[in-house]
Amino acid sequence: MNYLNTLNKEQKVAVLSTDGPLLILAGAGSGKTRVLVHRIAYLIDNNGVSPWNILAITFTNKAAEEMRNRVDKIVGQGADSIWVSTFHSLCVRILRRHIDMIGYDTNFTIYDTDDSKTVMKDVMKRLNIDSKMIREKAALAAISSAKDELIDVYEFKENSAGDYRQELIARLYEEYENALRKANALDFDDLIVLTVKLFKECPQVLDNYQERFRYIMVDEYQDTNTAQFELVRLLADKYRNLCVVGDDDQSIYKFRGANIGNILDFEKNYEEAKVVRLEQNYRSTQNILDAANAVIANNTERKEKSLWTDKGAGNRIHFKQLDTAYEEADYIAADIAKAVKKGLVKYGDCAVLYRTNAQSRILEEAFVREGMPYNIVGGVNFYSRREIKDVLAYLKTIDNGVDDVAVKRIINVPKRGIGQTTVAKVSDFAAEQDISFFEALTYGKDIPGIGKAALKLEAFVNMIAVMRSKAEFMDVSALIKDVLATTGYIDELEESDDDDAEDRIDNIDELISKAVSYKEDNPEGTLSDFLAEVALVADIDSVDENADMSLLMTLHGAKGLEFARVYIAGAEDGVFPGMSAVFDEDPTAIEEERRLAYVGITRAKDDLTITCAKARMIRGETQYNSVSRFVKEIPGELMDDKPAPTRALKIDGQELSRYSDGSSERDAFLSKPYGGYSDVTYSKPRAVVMPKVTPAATKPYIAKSASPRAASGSATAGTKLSYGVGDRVRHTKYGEGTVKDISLEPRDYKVTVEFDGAGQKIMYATFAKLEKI
DNA sequence: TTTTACTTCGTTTTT
DNA sequence: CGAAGTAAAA
Repeated sequence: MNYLNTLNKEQKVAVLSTDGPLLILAGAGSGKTRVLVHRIAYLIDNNGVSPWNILAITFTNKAAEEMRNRVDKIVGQGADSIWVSTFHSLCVRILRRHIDMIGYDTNFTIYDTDDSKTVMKDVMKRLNIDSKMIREKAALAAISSAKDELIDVYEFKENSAGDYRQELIARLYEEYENALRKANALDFDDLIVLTVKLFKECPQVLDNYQERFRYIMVDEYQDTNTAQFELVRLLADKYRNLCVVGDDDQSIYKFRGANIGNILDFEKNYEEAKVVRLEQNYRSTQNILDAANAVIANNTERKEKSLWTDKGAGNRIHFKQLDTAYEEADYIAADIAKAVKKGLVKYGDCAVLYRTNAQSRILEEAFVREGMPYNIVGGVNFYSRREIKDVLAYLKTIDNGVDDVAVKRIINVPKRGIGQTTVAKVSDFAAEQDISFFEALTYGKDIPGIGKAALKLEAFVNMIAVMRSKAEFMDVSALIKDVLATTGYIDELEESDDDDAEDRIDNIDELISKAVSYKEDNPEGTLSDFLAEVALVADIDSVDENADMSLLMTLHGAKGLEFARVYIAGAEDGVFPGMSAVFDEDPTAIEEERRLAYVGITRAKDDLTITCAKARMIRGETQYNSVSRFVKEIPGELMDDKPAPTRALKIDGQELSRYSDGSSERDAFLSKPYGGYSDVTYSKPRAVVMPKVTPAATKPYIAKSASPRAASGSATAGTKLSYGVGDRVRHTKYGEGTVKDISLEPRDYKVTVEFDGAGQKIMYATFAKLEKI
């Protein structure tokens, strides 16, 4: 077993503890994947376990793929019979085989969050519940957490008796379930819930899988919810060879139902469990680990542990407070550019992490300005894009005609004159006859009040019927091409004045490529399989690590990843930790955010920079936030770049902005060292009014020095624009046009131009490079 | 039926 | 500030 020599003492113990329940508490960067992979190899080589009997579960496809690759390398013979899978795809595979035993059809479709929302809207309309009484999102969130806790409609109803709002949700839950059932569709939660249900109702099926999966490993165990816990418990119940790996300090998915108790109480649930702690970190420098340890030490509910490394202290942690979020983004982009120029790192070694996706835009703009290669992870998933969802909806309609959401989505896309009134009539008819929407369509002129729309319905039904017959022998990519050709989808896009038409067409091409490579990887894969796979793809899964691009993503998205150089942006109370946590009376809310900080800090291998801004626009309002409490929890001696003394944001002796109530509290606030840095108290930022800066003269328009940066001490004078409202200008891409409006943004002029060819565009003067004609 | 102009509303985090 | 939803016009 020469590969055991590469492991440290604790790692070895973990690998050698092959039988019975095992909890591996693996601190960040402690080589847990390594341990898991070696453990699998050891089970096979040493204990003679058949690869067939091993199951490894992860949360993301990316993690599964990485483990798969590493297992393949070390195991060799028979590696492909090991199941390495995410929770969700594991369940899909099981359900596709057996879901008919609990009354579903095996070609079920999977609804994503968007689809669920559509269903919920429909349900609320049918039940005459106004969205003001309860938002769809809130109802869905409540239902989702119920499912995470394995609470079915019946139990939910019992629990809600007497509480008006809960009773309301109970009714929605019931109808939502009915709608999904009718559509032969499962949502994400159902995949887990129904697998558990299947196992409980069909002991012989469970037994079958228990025999199959004699050795089970679960990664990121701290993120499991009750349903997932139960699933694992059932599977492992017979042989009890369950190895879970996790770090309670990295539990950051409470909002998704993750139950930190699963890992904290593992030894209670499995009394014979062995526990191994991995505390030696192979990723980061000691300074970074000290910072992470210091921050997380402020949490109460945790298993005590402390990361250490034999790497040196390394660089100090950099901290920088900028005046505005705009400057913060600028600073980060420029700092990366500088480091790359110096030859310290490549772009691909750098990541910028933030709390909310909303922060990505401003950072992206900075990267564009600097002309740096970057990739944003998260935000809109590829498969959530409109054009992709449209095409997929065609495939779903072909595959599973009772999927009402899919059919309704594409019945008038591209436009074929079937409007909402017609759709409503068909819907009513379907409800009355208790048939699916698509089946109702086939009734054509028998639908009351349908009029001459019947012909259009008939044409649509025929088109789908033809596609269905083609689906029998075509593979997915050919089918997509056929859909595009017969519907004229691409043509409509090309003719539309949609600015993103080109991108959309590119995306569709991308989808076709994915279908082709799916076929290569899964020659036996059906259309249902393809659609299921596609539904379970997360954004992080498609990140190309070999491309030399800096990554921009949320702190959540960064879990499990590492980068030589990490930036944490927006380290402000109110942003990170977020508002809702700051004002939550439950202290565990802040603890969850703190774990997120811990995750963020421990992503960095060599160099960590934390930044924040004094002023930031959120929802069109400027907020003044103090430095994040988490930054204050990092011992000062670990940091350099102490923030410069705060200057008030003033222009020509005049305040740029003030509180709406006219108080000068902000002055006091800003004059504290580090903008409130030393002060622990926090008050809810108040709305402030930015005075409108209206250009006094139009032509020629010469700006006054008014940008916050210019005002805050640097020497840059105001920018001059060579044109004004009404002038004719030329743009490199859009050609000639007339300036309609100019307004002053915090840092730049926003110019509205009516282009002769391209229509009206709004752009920033600095990078539009407009030329007066 | 479809396009447009206006109002409202909201932010964590995601498989 | 945007997106998304609603009301009115074409």
